[in-house]
Amino acid sequence: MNSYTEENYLKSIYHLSVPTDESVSTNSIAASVNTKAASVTDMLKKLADKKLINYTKYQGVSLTEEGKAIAINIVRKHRLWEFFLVEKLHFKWDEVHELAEELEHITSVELIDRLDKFLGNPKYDPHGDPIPDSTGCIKKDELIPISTLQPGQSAIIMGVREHAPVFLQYLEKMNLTIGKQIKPIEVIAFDHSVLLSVNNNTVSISRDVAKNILVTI
Amino acid sequence: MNSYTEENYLKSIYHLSVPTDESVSTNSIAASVNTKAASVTDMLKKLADKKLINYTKYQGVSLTEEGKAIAINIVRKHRLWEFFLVEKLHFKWDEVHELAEELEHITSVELIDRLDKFLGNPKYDPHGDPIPDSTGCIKKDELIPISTLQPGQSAIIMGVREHAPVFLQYLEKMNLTIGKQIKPIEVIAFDHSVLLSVNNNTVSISRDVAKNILVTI
DNA sequence: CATAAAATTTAGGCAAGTCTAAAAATTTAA
DNA sequence: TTAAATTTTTAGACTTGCCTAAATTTTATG
Ligand SMILES: [Mn+2]
Ligand SMILES: [Mn+2]
Ligand SMILES: [Mn+2]
Ligand SMILES: [Mn+2]
Repeated sequence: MNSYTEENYLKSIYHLSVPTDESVSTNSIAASVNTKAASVTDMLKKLADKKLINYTKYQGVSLTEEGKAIAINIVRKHRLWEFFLVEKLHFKWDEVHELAEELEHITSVELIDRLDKFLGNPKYDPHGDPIPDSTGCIKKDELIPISTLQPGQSAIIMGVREHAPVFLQYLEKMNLTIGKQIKPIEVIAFDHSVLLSVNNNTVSISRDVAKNILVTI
Repeated sequence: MNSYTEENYLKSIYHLSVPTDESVSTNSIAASVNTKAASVTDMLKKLADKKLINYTKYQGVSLTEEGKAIAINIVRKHRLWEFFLVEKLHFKWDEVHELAEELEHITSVELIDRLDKFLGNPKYDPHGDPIPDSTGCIKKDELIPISTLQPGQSAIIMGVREHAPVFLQYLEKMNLTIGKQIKPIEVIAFDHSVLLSVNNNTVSISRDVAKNILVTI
């Protein structure tokens, strides 16, 4: 069995490696798990001994197949619990992440499979992230950030790249939630902020916000 | 905040002190949390420093008001999760205890209050144990073991004293589950085993079993 | 009451995970 | 292509929780 701490390291390495598919640096892991680089090095040795990561000193790390499977399973648990918290307990989408960080470490496989079934085998969590199935398969859709849309090109919000509560609360307030149809009207040359229409209203969002909202055309 | 381990010690001290309301010995705690007496002594010092227990060397311990409140809250979480697992995820009553041992340490108060509401504010867990409310109040009914019934005195099964899976599975097989009406027919003088009728059948249970099934008349 | 037995505590250590400071390797840039 | 900056690793230490063995206290018994 792996400790709570080991699981968090594996999950962080997974999340850090997904976007680029390159090896992950000690410092980036340290930032992600909120420790110091020296502590990360200690843990990397341990995970390498357990054959959960590929590690050569100074060269960064990647997950082995086994390590990746463990990481994906934790992501599965995290997202299913988030779905549960929002759908059944009526938490808001900005309130569930921290709770899921705890719940994702509950060990029983039987529990999570039953939870999955109880929830109706949901495919996406409250932030639009895909929920891996029990075999570790993850559906990946081609989502693009609003910042890459052309003016006039309407699209539907499918997810977010940033999960910070303040960001999610802001989206809620602007009515920019999952499932909403939006259409960029104009990109302001000065600061690249985006004017877009949602629900027949025109709203303006910064480039930074536009980059963190994912849509499908 | 208290660690997972500290919570388990407090819970054990609570469960050990309830029946007799006397101070609890180091050895009994060691047996209950599955460690050695020396480790218990270490922890008792720590809990005493935190003013969660009253501790004088060699004299056993009792919970302070604060310690008791923490313990009861863990019991509340344990029993609510057990209820959830049985009612919503359809686990059997002999399968939920170990899982609840993990879930009871999830920290959020908001989570547990919402879970309570989602479940319809249940009053008893799947083993008939009362679920403390959010203020720490515990309903206590006068339940008596089958072994104290007179022959002919019919009663309803309301709980069990023993939670071991093998015991619960046995009761399930014998149809001696919560809510069932039973009537002792005869106590066998030789070994104090009890003949009783359930569902128009006559079954025989040992004295030991009879002592661990709680009923109300 | 004195001694034997049992329970409890102390002493000294170990493993996991973290930290700071210092050393080593790698990367960047002059 | 060498020096400086950055990143990573090592060294040494701390905390939590656990252990065994030995010492101490309490309790039981003749
Ligand atoms: Mn999350
Ligand atoms: Mn999510
Ligand atoms: Mn239980
Ligand atoms: Mn129970």
